Parts: sequence; structure tokens; C-alpha cells
Amino acid sequence: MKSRRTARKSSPGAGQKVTLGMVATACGVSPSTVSRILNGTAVVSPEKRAAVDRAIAELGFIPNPIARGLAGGRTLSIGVITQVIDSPFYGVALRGIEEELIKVGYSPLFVSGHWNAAEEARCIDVLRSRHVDGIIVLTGRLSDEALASLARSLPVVVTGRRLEAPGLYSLDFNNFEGARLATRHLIEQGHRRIAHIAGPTLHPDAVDRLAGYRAALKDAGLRYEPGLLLQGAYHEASGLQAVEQLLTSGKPFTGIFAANDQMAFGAALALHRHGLRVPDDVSLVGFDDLQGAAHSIPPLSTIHHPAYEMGLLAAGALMELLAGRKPSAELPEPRLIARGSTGPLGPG
Amino acid sequence: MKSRRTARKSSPGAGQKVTLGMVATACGVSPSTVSRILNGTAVVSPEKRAAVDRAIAELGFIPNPIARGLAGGRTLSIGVITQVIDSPFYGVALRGIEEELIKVGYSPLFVSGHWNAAEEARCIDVLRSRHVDGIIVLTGRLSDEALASLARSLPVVVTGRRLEAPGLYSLDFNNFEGARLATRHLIEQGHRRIAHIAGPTLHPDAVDRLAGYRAALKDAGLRYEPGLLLQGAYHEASGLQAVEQLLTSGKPFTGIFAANDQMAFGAALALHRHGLRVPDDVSLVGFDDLQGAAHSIPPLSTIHHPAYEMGLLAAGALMELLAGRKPSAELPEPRLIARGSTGPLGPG
DNA sequence: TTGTACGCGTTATCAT
DNA sequence: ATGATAACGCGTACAA
Repeated sequence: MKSRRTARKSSPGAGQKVTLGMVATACGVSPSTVSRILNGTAVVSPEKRAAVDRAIAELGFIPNPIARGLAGGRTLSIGVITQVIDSPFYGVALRGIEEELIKVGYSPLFVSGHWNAAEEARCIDVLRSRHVDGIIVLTGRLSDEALASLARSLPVVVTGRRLEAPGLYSLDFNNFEGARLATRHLIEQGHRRIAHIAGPTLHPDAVDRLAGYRAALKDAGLRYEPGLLLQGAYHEASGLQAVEQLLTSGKPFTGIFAANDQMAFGAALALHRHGLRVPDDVSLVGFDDLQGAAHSIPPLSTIHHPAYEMGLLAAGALMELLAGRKPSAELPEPRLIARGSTGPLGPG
Repeated sequence: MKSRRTARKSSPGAGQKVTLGMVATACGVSPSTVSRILNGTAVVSPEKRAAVDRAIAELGFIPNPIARGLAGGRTLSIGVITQVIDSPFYGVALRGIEEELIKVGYSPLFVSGHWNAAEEARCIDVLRSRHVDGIIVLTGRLSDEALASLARSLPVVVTGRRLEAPGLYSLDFNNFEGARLATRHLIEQGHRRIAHIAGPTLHPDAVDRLAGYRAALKDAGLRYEPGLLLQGAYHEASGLQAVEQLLTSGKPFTGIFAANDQMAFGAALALHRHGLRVPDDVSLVGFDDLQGAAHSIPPLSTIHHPAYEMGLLAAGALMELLAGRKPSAELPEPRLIARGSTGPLGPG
């Protein structure tokens, strides 16, 4: 008696739930066959396949991800570990991930690690308990070992670092080159005394950006001056404070390279408060090319970070991993976006 | 033979998976008892409860949300329909939702509707197929009827509109009052010719803000002038364009109230391009109090929108709904944040 | 109060 | 190539 399943369908208030079993009985085949067709697990006769495909369309059958997950199969969901869900920078990457994933029928599961290894570990537990098919980690504080270990049981794509491990693909941006570009831009405008507001030393990208700054100085035969190096924390307030500190120190400078746009905004505000005009008195370059950079006053010259593409590529790479292939995606090279916050060194 | 389950546990490579059945056998009770204790479904003897609780802790048992969902129970996940995952405004609300949900053991499932009713409907399908326990809708374009209908099968909390329906709770912000506050602030500074850059008429909040603007004008005995009303689209470029248009029209004005901060930023840039200083020549007020508002140049006077609290409250209200109680949360009243972009009308 | 047995919708492993 | 059957881990009537 296979009428048991169908009986449920016609029960009042059953709503629109169409199950795999229902399409099976609808076209007189076994559930296994339907499953096979859905997953391409085995070869089935063209006639049956056609009949089933039609039934699926007609009944509007949608596979139940929950049941799939339970049965040990795929859940069609991907865990995404971000740091803060409302980060102006990572937000764009999330959008890229979401778009690419949806296109291929997957759903992202966003969780926030808050720049905290312990919390990220908890995030991983959550994701595992939800049986995600793979995980994308946006930078974060997890150790390389932890990531490699995770990758042994689940395909993993990580951004913000370069790391080789089985089952893992890393997607890194050339922060060093970007910083060099930013600094060189200032140098080319005639600036010689260029300050740098660095990001937290715990962030590898901040370290790379600092290195790029120093490399550009060196390339141009300029001396690196510790007094022109300020420590920031990647947020506006720290950029503001850094400039206050710089101004207080009395060290002369005509250009500032901030390790990210948020600190550049803070820096601009500090300069404004002190009556210093950008770019007439001080030229300013940021890094990331946030959405707001184009509309700040003046519009911020910066290094474009392809966060959106990064999301797209990360998701794509994970799909490759899932398919058993080796991803080969690479991020585009950094690009300088020259806007109004930088200009030639004036006669002053 | 109950050894079947336990046998699987000791199988090589089984990893750390601890199941409900395992804790059951571990303390010599039936799985149902454990389940009951977990869900508080029925009363169990204190001894058993203690034993089970201890076993759960010792084995580190974590209920499998997938299995729970399949069995028809709760999945401990809440669907959140936002519009764009990287919106500077809604992002903050998402953070609030996430925080509150995590605190009580739930996980958010974010999906983006892109201001499109059809896409939002698809989002709902995805969320339902994933058996979420409830749904939070951040504004969006779904009709009130669609929402009410959804609420018949699932608890729903919706923000950005006022709507009464069984199983549904709405959390609305007083946009009208906020806009009135913003406009009045300008008026109190002596401004008489105040332009308004409105948001898309499809957004109810934009309509309310426009109404608030007109109400404030009326309160002060000021005439509403159609020529000072510009149509924007809630993004920077539209704010910029609106001011360009205003300037071209030649209509005199000394104050601008933009319906959101993003348009205010664009407006500020347009003024800057034309050599008009803020607030010396033109005072500018925004709406929302985005993260960047405090660090723009000059810092933007604006109406604080409690987006974070809104997220917190929305999640809390959904928990109430889930518990069968009637939520009563209300959003705080709008608050004016006076910063540098507004000042008394000069002698000019 | 507690245990048994079944079902949730799908995949995987055997048979055939 | 296809079908029957047994999991997957849990909730829940129903029975005891």
C-alpha cells in the first residue's frame, strides 16, 4: 500500500507540502529513483527521468533541506563566519557571497565571530550542528592550524590570509602592494613627510599595509620616520585620535596614508577641527574604498578593495571544493582610486 | 536490543557526535524521557532529571537542530528578511537581532529581498523549507495581507509599519515625529526657507517623514513651498543630485532636511562643490544617525533611529510570540542629535 | 511518571 | 536500471 503517503496530501489543511515520495507515486516510480534523478547519483532511463522531471515541475516539488541534512546528505547551506554583521567593509563581501550562493541554489548562514577566536570556535560548532556543507571564513582570529583542522572534515575557504591545506582554499588580497600604491601616490604628488595610521597589529592585513608603506618610502629613497607612524584600531575614532596625537607632537607632515577608510574619515575630521584643509594643507589616502568614500568631503582617494568580488570568488571556490575540483580563483590586483583628498604639494 | 545505538558510537571515526539516544542509554532511561526533559514537555522525577542533566553535561550533548526540525519540533532558528545585507542602516538592526537571538539559543537566518516583493516571497519559501520557527521582516515590500497570511502559520514580527493581525507583532518608529523634530530644529535656528529631500514614495517611512516636515512648517506658520521639495532615492547620489537641482532652480534656501543620512551626505558634497559651507551658508539635517554621521565633515546633525534596539526588540518580541505571550515592546521616541552641520541663520 | 513505536523527508545500501 | 529497506536524530501520540 503506497497510498499512505498520498493520503496525507489530500488531508485538509495540509497546505502545499509536496514531498519526494509524492512525486514518486505520482509517476509510478520509487522514491529512490526520484532521489537519484535529483542528485544525479546514478543513471536512469530517459523516459523515467522525463516523467519525474515533469511531475516535479507540475507538483511544484521543492526538496526539503532539513530532511536532506538528516539523511546525511547535503543541506545546501554554507556557513559564513564574519566578524561583525554590520561592518561596512565585510558587508559588501557578504553580499557577494549571498548572490553567488543563491545563484547555485545554496543558502548562506551568517554568524559573527567578533574578532574573537573563542567566539569563532563557537560559531563553528553552531555551523556544524546545522550540518552546513562548507564554511567560508572572512579573515578572523582563528589560527591557521584550527582552520586546517576544520578543513579536514569540511571544505573551507578563508580570506585575508594565504594558507595551504587539504580541503582548504585561501583567497588573499595584495595588501602590501595596495599600501605601496597608496604611499607612492602621495610621493608622486611631491609629498615627502608622509604619516601612516596603521591598523591593529593583530590583523595580518594591517601589518602588510604598514610594510607596503615602508617599501614605498624606501623605493623613493625616503627615510622612514617612527614619529610619523601612528597606531590606530581600524575605526574612525582611532583615526581621529591618531591625527590629534600627530598634531600635538609637532612633527611636520603633508600627507597621511590611513590603513583603512574608516580611520581616514576620522583623520579628515581631526584635520578639519584644526582648520587644516584637505588636500590643500594635507593630502589623505585611505584603503578599502568603502561605499561612503566617494561621497565624503572631500571625496577620499583610496585603494579599491574588491570585497564584493572577493565574496563572489570565495563562494565560487567553495563550490569548486564541493565538486571535488581545485579552485584557482585569484583576487584582482589593488587599484588606486584618486579622488579629491589628495593633491600636489603646495608651495607651503 | 538497545545496543544498536551505542554500537555506532564506538565505531571508528565516529567523531564527537553525541546523540539524545546516547545520553538516554548512558543513564538508563528512554530517549523520550530525555526529550521531555529537554523540552519541558512533561514532568519527570527529580532524580531522573538530575541524572540526565548530568549525563548531558558530561557527554557534552548538543541537540541536533536538523533532526529537531524534521521531527516537526523547533529548529531554534529564526528567518530574517532584510533588503540588502550590507545596508548601513539595516545592518545595525541585524546586529541587534543576532545578539538577542544568540543570547536565548536561537540562530538567525538572513535572507535579502532587495526591495522586491517577488524576491521576498521567494525568501519566505526558503525560510519555510528550512523550518524556521519564526520570521522577522525588516520593512520590505510585502503587502500587509501577505504578512498577515504568513503570520497564520508562523509567528511574525515586522518593522517599519503598523499592522494588527493574529500571530503578528509590528514595531514601528515614529518617523513623523522624527521629521518634525528635524525640521523644527532648523526653524529654531532661525531658518525659514527649508528644503526637503524626500525618500522614495514607495517607502512608508519616507512618506511619514515628508508629512513631519510639512507639519513642522505649519506649526511654525511657515508656508510649504513645492519648489523646495526634492525627490530623492535614499542614496547619496540622489541627495547630491537633488541639491544640484535646487541650486539650478535658483530658489533661495538656508536649510535642508534630508530624509536620510545617506542623502544628507550627498547633499553636503553638492554644497561643497558649489563652494557653499555647512553650516555657515546652509544648515543640514539628516535622519537615521548612521555610524558615519558622527565623523562626516562637518559631523551631521540628525535624528537618531534606534536601529540596534529595534533589532533587539524585534527578536525579543518574536520570542514572546513563540512563548504564546503578547509582546508589548515599543521603540523609543525619536531624538535629535545636534552636531556641526546645523547652526543659527547668519546675517546673510 | 515512563517507555514503545512510529513518523518527519531524504539518502544510502543492499538486493534484484 | 530500479526498488525495497534501513537509517539519520528527535518529538510525540499512545500505551503501560
